[in-house]
Amino acid sequence: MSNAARAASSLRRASRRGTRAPPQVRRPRLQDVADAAGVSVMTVVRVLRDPQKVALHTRARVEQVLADTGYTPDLVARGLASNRSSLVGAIIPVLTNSLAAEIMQGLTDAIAPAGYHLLLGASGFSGEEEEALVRAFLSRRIDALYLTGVTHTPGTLKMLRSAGIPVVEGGNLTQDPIDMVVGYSNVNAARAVTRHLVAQGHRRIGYIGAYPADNDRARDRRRGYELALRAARIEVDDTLCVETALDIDSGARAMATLLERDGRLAAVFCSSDVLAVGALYECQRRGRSVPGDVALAGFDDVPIAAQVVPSLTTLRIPRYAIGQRAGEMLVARLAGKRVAGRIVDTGFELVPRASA
Amino acid sequence: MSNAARAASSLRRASRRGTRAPPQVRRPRLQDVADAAGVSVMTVVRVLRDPQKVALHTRARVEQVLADTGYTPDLVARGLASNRSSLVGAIIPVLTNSLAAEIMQGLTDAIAPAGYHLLLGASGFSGEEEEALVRAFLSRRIDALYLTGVTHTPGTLKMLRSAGIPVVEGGNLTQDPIDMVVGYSNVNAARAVTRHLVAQGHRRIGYIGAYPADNDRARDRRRGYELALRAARIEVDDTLCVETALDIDSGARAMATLLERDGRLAAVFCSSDVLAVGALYECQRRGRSVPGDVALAGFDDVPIAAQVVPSLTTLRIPRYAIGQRAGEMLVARLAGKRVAGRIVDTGFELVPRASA
DNA sequence: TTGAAAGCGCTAACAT
DNA sequence: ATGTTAGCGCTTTCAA
Repeated sequence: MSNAARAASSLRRASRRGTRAPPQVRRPRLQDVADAAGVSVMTVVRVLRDPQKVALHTRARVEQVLADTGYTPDLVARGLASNRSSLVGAIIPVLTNSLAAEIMQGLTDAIAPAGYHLLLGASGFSGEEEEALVRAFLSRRIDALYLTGVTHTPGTLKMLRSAGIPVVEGGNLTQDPIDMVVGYSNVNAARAVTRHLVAQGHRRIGYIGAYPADNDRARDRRRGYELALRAARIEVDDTLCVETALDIDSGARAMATLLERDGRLAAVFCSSDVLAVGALYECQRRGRSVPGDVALAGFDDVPIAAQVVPSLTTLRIPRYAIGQRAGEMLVARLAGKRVAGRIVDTGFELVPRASA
Repeated sequence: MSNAARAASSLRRASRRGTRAPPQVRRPRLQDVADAAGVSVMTVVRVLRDPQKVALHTRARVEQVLADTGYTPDLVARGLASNRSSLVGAIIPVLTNSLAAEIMQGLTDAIAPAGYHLLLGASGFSGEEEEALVRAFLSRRIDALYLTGVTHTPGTLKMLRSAGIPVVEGGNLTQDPIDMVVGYSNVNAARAVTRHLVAQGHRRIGYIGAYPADNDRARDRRRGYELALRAARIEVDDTLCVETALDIDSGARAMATLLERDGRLAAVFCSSDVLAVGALYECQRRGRSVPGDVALAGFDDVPIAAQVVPSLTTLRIPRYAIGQRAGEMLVARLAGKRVAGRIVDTGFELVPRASA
């Protein structure tokens, strides 16, 4: 194709597009820059990638044109040609959850310097929705993926195994990750909190937690609670356990339920600070002193936990760091580096405060 | 190219890729499906797009192959060919902020059913970073963009004007949006809260707010506060105003500063509930009763605001709805529909509670 | 009802 | 030091 012919066809294309909303000019592409500088496309590419391989005068000319036209690469075309999208996918249950939000902030902060962008999907605690998102993200040729939790549908597992991209599962621990995992043992963490309540002499210890469906973190926390009770030879009483939605009001309602069900309730472990704060306020509204009448412990150590009165006994997990570490591992693998340790246990820390 | 030759070259490619990590098989593409079904690529495309245009027997055969191979379209290739990425970009300051997180949840919920995915970037309250993200997102050929706030760098404005894609600015209001805007008047909202404090007879009214740099919402809220004071013939006293980071501890520290600076402080308007809750607890720690000694009002109506004791007087804004509405407008425009009203005022609602 | 051919803008291997 | 060529997997005309 001659330059003239190309120019003509470009014009035609431009004017066709111009029929849409604002009369825009076509973005310059490599060929445009090359034509204007009187060199080949490859020379422009070299100026962009390793400039010292190009003769100084040529290079100056090309750089001038580059600046004049304000050329920016078309990442879609690059993706198709190079088979790399520089896109990292991440799938979380919901964004309106400080744990997920902080992990995502850590993740994006870790991948951005390496030129990766974040493609974010919310599964709404549905394994099927997660699978659909994985399929769609794979269709976009994501270079790597962050998944919440360690339990996934068979379809998800199959797709990811054959996709051959680095995957980090986050927020929990497993001996058998799809690829890599960054998190902490929710079982052990919940057990540590419950043990703390037991150690204070409580026997009738209730549980308020998130719905366990498609949520292995919630399930494991409940298991940790039960294990701690059994270890202390306390029978697990299902009437002392309430599973509910993950917001303050639900925590308050759950506490109300427990207080009405059992007058001798001595302590409650909430599998999330959000629930614990709701429970705390419900106690106060009912004139039940915390920890005098009921001891209360949460999970997550959100900022408010240290501020409420009484301050909340809880469990601290490195939220931001989980996302950051996950991002670093993905980037390292994409850079061809070997990542030592596919299983990263970030640990947790019991934070005893006034409420228990 | 003959089918045989193509098959051979496919194999070569597959084995070349196979040298990487897990021995993966190449994803089937349209050509593979077409070959296996003994039809042309176009026929497969027709089966996918409007099946009734294909003869029943042909169609059945193709559908069988489609199911067997588990074909999924390559969205990168589609993007390049069709000049549409089905990607919606969104740029927010930080994800760890319930306002931003809820808006993003609403946005993704609104665009997902239409087949759009969310490309998310965090600017960290930096106009320059926002500009860099806009440039990068445009390089990815996003179909539409959500931007936080209504103040942007000249570079950002220029790029977006010539890009010709639908843009929604969110979380504030302006008469002159880049394209569309969904939000509420931060000036009027802050004025309403401050007026409420004035109406209760307070004169020495302090202000605790977020840093105003590259944050027009924070700036406007402060302006609303000042306008309300002036309207009541109260002089604005800079020593009664503290600007700080957006977290509970900072709110507490800011309150401490104000209490130490001025013994006669009667009320404080906090430009965010996060700050207000911190301030409230600081008052309690210092034995200053709220609202007895100091009246306190916040902004946002986060869930905790209704739970703290005393419950927090605040201002309710439709967080989720802003994102949802923004998403709907973008999708409508992308579907070629005319959106009536480029400026959507979602309004706000003063929520008087016990703290003021 | 079905198919062929020409791109989309870039990268990568191979010339010169 | 610079250029040529052949794709990447899809969409979009235009033909048959």
